[in-house]
This record gives sequence, structure tokens and C-alpha cells, in this order.
Amino acid sequence: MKFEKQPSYSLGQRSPSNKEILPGEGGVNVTLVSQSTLGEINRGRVLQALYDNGPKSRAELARLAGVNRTTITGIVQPMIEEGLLVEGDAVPSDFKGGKPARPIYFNPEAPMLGAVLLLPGRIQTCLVTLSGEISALSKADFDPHGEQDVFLQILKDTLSATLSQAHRAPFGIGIASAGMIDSDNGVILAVNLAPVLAGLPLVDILQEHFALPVVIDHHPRALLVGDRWFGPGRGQQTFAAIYTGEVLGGAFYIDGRVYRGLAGSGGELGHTVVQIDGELCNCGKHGCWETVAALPWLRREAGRLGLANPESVTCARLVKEVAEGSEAADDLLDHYARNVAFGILNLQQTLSLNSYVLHGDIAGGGGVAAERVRSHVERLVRKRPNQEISITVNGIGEGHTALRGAAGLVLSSHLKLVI
Amino acid sequence: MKFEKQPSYSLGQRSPSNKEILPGEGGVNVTLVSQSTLGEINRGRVLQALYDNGPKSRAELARLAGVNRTTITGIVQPMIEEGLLVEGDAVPSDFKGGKPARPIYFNPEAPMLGAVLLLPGRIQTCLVTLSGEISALSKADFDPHGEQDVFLQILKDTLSATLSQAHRAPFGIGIASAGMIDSDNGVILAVNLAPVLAGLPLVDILQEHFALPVVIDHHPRALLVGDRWFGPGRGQQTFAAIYTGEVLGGAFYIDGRVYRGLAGSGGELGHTVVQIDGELCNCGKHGCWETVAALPWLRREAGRLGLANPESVTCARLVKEVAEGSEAADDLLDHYARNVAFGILNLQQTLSLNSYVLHGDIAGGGGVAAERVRSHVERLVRKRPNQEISITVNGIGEGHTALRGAAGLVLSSHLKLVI
DNA sequence: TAAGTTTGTGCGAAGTACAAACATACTGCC
DNA sequence: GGCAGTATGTTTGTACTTCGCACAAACTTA
Repeated sequence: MKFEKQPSYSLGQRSPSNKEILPGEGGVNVTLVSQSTLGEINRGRVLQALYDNGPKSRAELARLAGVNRTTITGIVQPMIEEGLLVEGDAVPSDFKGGKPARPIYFNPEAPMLGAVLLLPGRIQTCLVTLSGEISALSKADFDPHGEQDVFLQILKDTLSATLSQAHRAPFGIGIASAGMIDSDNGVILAVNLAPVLAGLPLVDILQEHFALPVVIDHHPRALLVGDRWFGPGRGQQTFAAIYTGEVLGGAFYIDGRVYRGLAGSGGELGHTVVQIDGELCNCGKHGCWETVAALPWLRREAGRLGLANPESVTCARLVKEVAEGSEAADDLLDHYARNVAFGILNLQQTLSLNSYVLHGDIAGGGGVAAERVRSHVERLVRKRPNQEISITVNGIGEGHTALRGAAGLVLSSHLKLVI
Repeated sequence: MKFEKQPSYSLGQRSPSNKEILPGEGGVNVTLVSQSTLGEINRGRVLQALYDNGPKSRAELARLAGVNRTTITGIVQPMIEEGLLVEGDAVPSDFKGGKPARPIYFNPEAPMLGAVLLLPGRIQTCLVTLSGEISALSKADFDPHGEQDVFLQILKDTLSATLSQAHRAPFGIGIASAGMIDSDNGVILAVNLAPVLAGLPLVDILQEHFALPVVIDHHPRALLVGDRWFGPGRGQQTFAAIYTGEVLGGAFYIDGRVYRGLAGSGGELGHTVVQIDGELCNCGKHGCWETVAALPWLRREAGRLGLANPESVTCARLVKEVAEGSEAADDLLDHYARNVAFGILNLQQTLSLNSYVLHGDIAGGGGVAAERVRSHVERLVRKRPNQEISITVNGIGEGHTALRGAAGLVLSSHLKLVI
């Protein structure tokens, strides 16, 4: 039997800029799963089950995962010996009797994680334990328009102050940064409000300085991981995190994994267009979501409507004023919520995630704001039978969510834990 | 050591409509990968490598997958014995010498796949071989507003006519349908232009009638799979398919898998909003992408601009008239391309897929239309260094792509092939 | 003819998950 | 107190899969 080299009915014309699929080199990558990666995956999943469900005995974990008890023992035992996990006190069995279960959880004495939150002009660093506790918090300011060397020195000093308080070398350092980040290569590409950070290959620099694994990702993605770890996204397989503030961004958790997109550039929702030829955005386009659903819009609109102190308006303030009976605030809040809803609507129509966690300014409005957004989304979206859309806020401990998320980034790469 | 049942720092307030995470039942699902599923996955990947790369020898496959040659032999041998694959004639080695390679590919004698394309008022069925050849094509019309029983009888007859020409029982039947589809449950939820289809549990009905596995998905997703299989998406790990016509839809292939979203409702791009409070859409909202980038808009706009025969305008016609020097056509084409570009822009900002295959009307405009769209996207998107965005059309054999895609849907479920 | 190269196939080793059986530790009942 | 019942965690042997090594087969080049 004779084969043609390529089946002849390969259709499709390509527009000029399309790259050929690895020409000559003779093939597209496939990757088979080897025996050892299988173990690695399963180890990661057991750890994730512990994160999602809290302390659990071997037998419970086995039931949860639908596998044999011995399998769990095999996975968990080496981790206990390594000091990563510990066995807790026996929990007496219920009325049915039986041998008491020994719950297992993360060892408080296990190495911690270093976390960095990088916002324009401001650095926060801390240590995070495997069970999510934050310690050795340290803060510093820097000049967003200054010299890179000066910034780096401040960062290193701040981070050193934090890391020196760990009694063992941490697993690694996770960085959450504002702006446009290339998470594959560990480079900050650009930060609108802090030009000093542009082009900084931060991962390489810190990796060398501290001799620890370092990962970086953009701020919304850290919020997402923080939500997944100890926030409203806990245990969820699919949801999105949305951040509104001076800028607007998002991140997705899809089918049990953080979605990054090519070079980690997915989730730049602020510059999706919801109003063709609308207001000018500072990205140069017109009608970006950010132009109608972020703080600058809210301030401008508050001024237009004649609210007091428009330059200091926030969603939290609006909610308070609505409670006090202000009709103008009510209108503005509703308009704001509606504008936020349009972006979420688009996301819902595109990815159908059904669950959204709000952060930043809008989250400051708490459940009231979330409910307003939810009702607008509900009204706009083409719903299917039995479909429910959940809008949650995670406004408490905003910075802490980002820091925990930054730490979580390390886990997902270092421990091969898909968090 | 004593553990709390739940860590106390579980943050986040929930808005009322948020469902609890499996309350009571005590835990979130985890699934560990078992030994046998590993084998299944790898078998699927080898098959996919054959689809993507055409006939390949065992040694080549091993190199492609980065695994041992013996592993490939172990995977491939049973499939040859089963008659799914065949060994081709030996290909003489190149100048370096060596034993001639025996390429392996799909057996033309292997069972085929049944494919159904369901558009408002029109049924197409055919058989597709594992190597993508189409045969036993059969067509029928039905009344979009008629009785369900009548429609079902027509469908069964048409499909029977096709299936009876197969010399062996096919692997299964794949259906690509217009409208809103619940692919998890195999139900057509609603089709705007064909109410007769609404609520039809087509998978169950055909599965019982033909005693074969049946899968269904919506039209754009079938186009996507068709692209992935033998179109411009071949071998790509990440791309999107966009369909424009009377309606507008899309589908995504992300990291080597078809993205479906919850209940298969992802990709309903037509009703993402690009113009808040814009023109009324037949979904009841205002300013959906569909209102500015589908055929109804094009016809309306052509009429407004005074083009001849505005009711029969298509992208293909516009391209032709532009080539003939019509300035009005040029302007309209550009406006159309720009409107299409906005939706792609939003997708790019959201998911960063970098590669888009156009179908339907806009694809009728060929490379010229694709290039117009590409240049608009290029101008609008916030590009990163080294990022290239590819816009391709797959206009040739439109229906064939959908039919191949429908067949491909079967593979992905029946052969556990992640296509 | 000899050396070199590549393909495809046995065979044993290593790693992983699973099933059955067993020791352990508790409850409940007599 | 003794015994049955129940659940947990471990031991042991089995099955499956991939990998490395060795080797025969088939071809090219010198």
C-alpha cells in the first residue's frame, strides 16, 4: 500500500502573515505521558485535594478521588517522611465504630513561600505557609519614574527583610505584578503607571540573587490563584477573577487549570471593546471596557452628575450613599454595575464560565454591588435551562489575596500542583 | 497535632445565587489518572500525531513524541491487528542508508464515520473515512416550522440512505447543528430559524434508532474540528474558528483540546456586545457583534450606501467589485472587515489565541478579506514583542469542512482522541 | 566485501495503580 | 468481659505501561 506524503485535500488558503507549521523539520509536537509524569500528576492532585478540602484522612482522600486506599498511602507516605505533610491526631469514629482516622494536612514546619506584590510605586512582600498563613509582611515605596537600579535595590532589600525571617529556605518566590507580563519568560513588559518596571527580566534577576525558584504573573492572575486557594474560588473547577480599579483586568481558571494564553497574555480584558468608536482609552483605542467600567470613568461621571467630591468617589462610597437614600448615587451605581456587567456578559458568552469573583473597587461595594452586577448580567446573557451565574466579591483582605495568590504561583510550578 | 475542620481564613462573601460547593457530601471531586487511562491517552495521542502529520513510521513517531521506539510499537501493533491502521510500503532510506521505514496510516478499509450537517431547512449526511475522504453524500430539505415527527422521519431516511452504503458498521455518527446546542446532553436547545428543532434530544433518538454512538455539537465547533483535522488548523495547538453568515458564531481549540465551556455553551460570540445600546439584535439585546458583522448588517448598509442589489450582497461580491474599481464597495468592505475585526480583537485580548480561521460569508472574500480583517486586528490589538496574529480563511468546501468536523466529533469521543 | 546507519523487535527493569488479605482500633450488644 | 461489626491503614502479589539495551534486518557507501 502506498501513501501520499500529505493527504491531497488539505484545504485552506493562508493570509500572508501566517507562519508555516514547522516546515521541513517534519512534524508537529506530540507528547506522550510517561509513567513517571503520571505519578507526578497524581501527587499534585492529592495535594490539591488537600488544599480544596482541608485535612482529610487517607481513606477519605481515596473515596474523594475514587482510587484505592493503598494508592493514597503510597503517595502520601513519602511526603510525610519528607516533612511536607503531617498526620494529625486521630479523629474518633462516628457511631458506626471503626478505627479512628488520622487526618493529613500540610506541615506548619514545612518550608514557606515567598510572595511579592508589585504595584505602581509600592512593593509588598511576605511569607506564606502551605496552609495559607501570612507572616513577615514588609512594605516599601519606590519612584515609578525612577532608575531601575534604585528600584531593584529597594526590592531586594525588602524581600531580604522578609525572607530572612523564614527558619528554612522557602520553596520559592512568587511575584504578582501590575501591568503587562510575559510569564513564560519572566519579564515585565510594560506598566502604564510605572515606566521604571518596563522591560525588567525580574525572574532571572531574583533567581540569581536569591538562588531560589522565582515565578511572576500579572496581578489579576494572582488574585485568581488566591481565590482558588483560600477564597470564593476554593474547590471550583471553573471561574474567572475580575479586577477593577484604575485599570481593569481579569484571569480565568478553566477545567482545573489557570489559563494563561500564549506568553501569558490572556485575560487583558480591560482593552476589549464594548463601544466601537467610544471614548478614547489610554491604550489608543476607543471604547475599551476600561473606559466605562474603571475608576476614571466613575470619577468623571460623578463629576458630570454633580456628586460631592467626585475625585474621591468609589464603589464603596456609592453603596454607602445609596443606603443613606441618595438617588443620584443609586443611579450612578446602577450605571457602573451595568457597565461592568457588559464585560462579564461578553466573557460569559465567550467562555461560559458561569462564576465570577470581583476584586478591587467594585468589590469594595460588597454584596450590594455584586448583586447589582449579577442582575444586569442575568438580564443580558442568553441563559440556558438550569444555568446559574454566580457573581461573588472577594473584597476582604484584597492585598492578602494577591499575596497568597503570588505564593500559589510557586506551588503550581514548583510542586507541579495545578492550582 | 490538631487540625481545624476548615481553615479559618476562608474569605469571600457570596452573592445570594451562588451555589455551595457540594454541601454535606463532604468534598470536591478529584480524579487521579489510572494506569489504564494513561494508556488510553497515549494511544489517542499517537493517533492524533498521525492525523496531524500524515503517514509516519514508528521511529518517526517515536522521535516526534520523544519516546522510545518500542513504546510506539507497543501502541501501534494492536491497532494494526485490529485493522484500524495499516503499514504502507517501505520507503527507501535517504543517502545515509539504513533499514527502510514502514509508514503507518489509517486503514481505508477501517470503519467509517457518519456525519450530519443540520442547517435551517436543510440536512446533509455523508460518510467520512478515517483519512478524511467524503462519500455517500445525501441531501434533503425539511420545513423549519413543521412537525418534529416529520422532520425526524426525513432525517432518519436521509441518514439511512447514507449509512447503508457503508460496507461495515461505522464507528458512530457526528452531528453538526446550527443553533444553541447542549452537547453534554445531546439536545438541540433552540434554533432561531428552525423552531421545529427546538428541544429535540437528537442524540438519544438516533442512538436508539441506529444503535451507534452519536454525538452532537454546534456548527462552529464542527468547523473548528474540520479545520483542525484537514484544514488550516491542522497540527495547531491553539486557534479559533469564526463563522459569519446570517448569524455569527465561533469555537476555540485551546492547548490541544476543543473548548466547550459548561454544557458546551462556550463560543456564542455573536451575542457579545461591541456597542453598548447599539442596534437591536434579534436576541433582544442591543449592539451584539452579530448586529454589525453578519450578513443582515451588510445588506442593510449596502442599501444605505446605494449599492446595486443590496439584498444579494456578499463579501465575495464586494471583493469582486473592489477588484473592478468600485470605491463604494471598497469602503463597505473595509467597514465590514473592521466590524469583524472588533470581535476578533476582543477574543484576542481575552484568550490570546493568535490564530483565527474564518468561515462563512467573510471567508467567501478569500485572502483579500482575510487580509483586510488582519490589518484591522493588527492595528487594534495591544501587541507584544514577537507576537504575530494569523487570520486565515477556509472558504473552499465550506460544507465539507463542517461534515468532516462532524465526523471528527465522533473520533474525539469514541476513540478518546483529543482532536 | 566490510563498515556504517537506520528500523523494528525481544527482554528485563522500574514505576505505578489495584485487589485481596490482614492487623489495628474503635462501637455496640450480650 | 467477650464477641461481632465496622472502618482505617498496611502488606503482599499482580497487572499495566514505559524505558534502556541488545540484536536481527535491510539499506548505503567505500
